[in-house]
Amino acid sequence: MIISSWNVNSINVRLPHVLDWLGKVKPNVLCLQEIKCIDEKFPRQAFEDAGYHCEIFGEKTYNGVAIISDSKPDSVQRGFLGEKEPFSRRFIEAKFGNVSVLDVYIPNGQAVGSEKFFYKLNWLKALKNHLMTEHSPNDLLAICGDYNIAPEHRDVYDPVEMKDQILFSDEEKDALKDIQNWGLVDSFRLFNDEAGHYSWWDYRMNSFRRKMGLRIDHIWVTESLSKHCTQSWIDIEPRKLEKPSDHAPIAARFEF
DNA sequence: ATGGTGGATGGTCCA
Repeated sequence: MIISSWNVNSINVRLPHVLDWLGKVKPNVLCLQEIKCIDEKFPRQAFEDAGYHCEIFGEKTYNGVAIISDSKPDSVQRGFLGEKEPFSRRFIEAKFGNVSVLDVYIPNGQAVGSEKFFYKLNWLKALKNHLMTEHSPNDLLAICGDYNIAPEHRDVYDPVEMKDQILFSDEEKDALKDIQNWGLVDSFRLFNDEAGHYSWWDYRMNSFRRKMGLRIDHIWVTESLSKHCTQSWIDIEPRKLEKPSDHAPIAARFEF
């Protein structure tokens, strides 16, 4: 089973890249973030023609998540329980057999100390609360998505320049560590200890060509699911195409 | 030097 994730920065602009990638990698599940459209404008038919099922939680202009899968999930939850409108659509979860797949688009946070920064920290608390109330660390569970946090020094191109900056501040990393301590492991780090592997590069300043990136997209899994994980990787090829997303897709393979 | 690029939108907001 391959579970994957991609912040596409508009599903309608990125549709050709996503369909091409699905055909090449053939993941069983693809979690999308930043689809940037309401459910009615999601290109559902194109995915169904490719043999995939769509569970969409979109909104106009901003955010929006969706779970694409080769089999219909047994259950789906949109947003956190008890969350009241208006809220940004950044969370959708689907269960496939006994495997729970959580698709997250963690807020960017704009700048350390800003209003959006505290919104981000609060959102992380809500995610932790969701795990504590709706799941057990013994579940077969994966959290896939754009975390908008680089967990360690080796995940950023320049730890000195990034120190105390958004996406790498101690407060963000501590909040994420708190979630990790619930019982999660970073699937990518099960197989690769090297620095210099990134999943996002700013569109500006030729960041991709200059290898100035961050590893902020992740598939974190519970201990029990990690025992089935045989591969976890970042596919930077789509980032090289014309009109790319600023994020690369990531994927992990599980054998049961 | 607070720049720059891209997406949705239709003037700016967001990343």
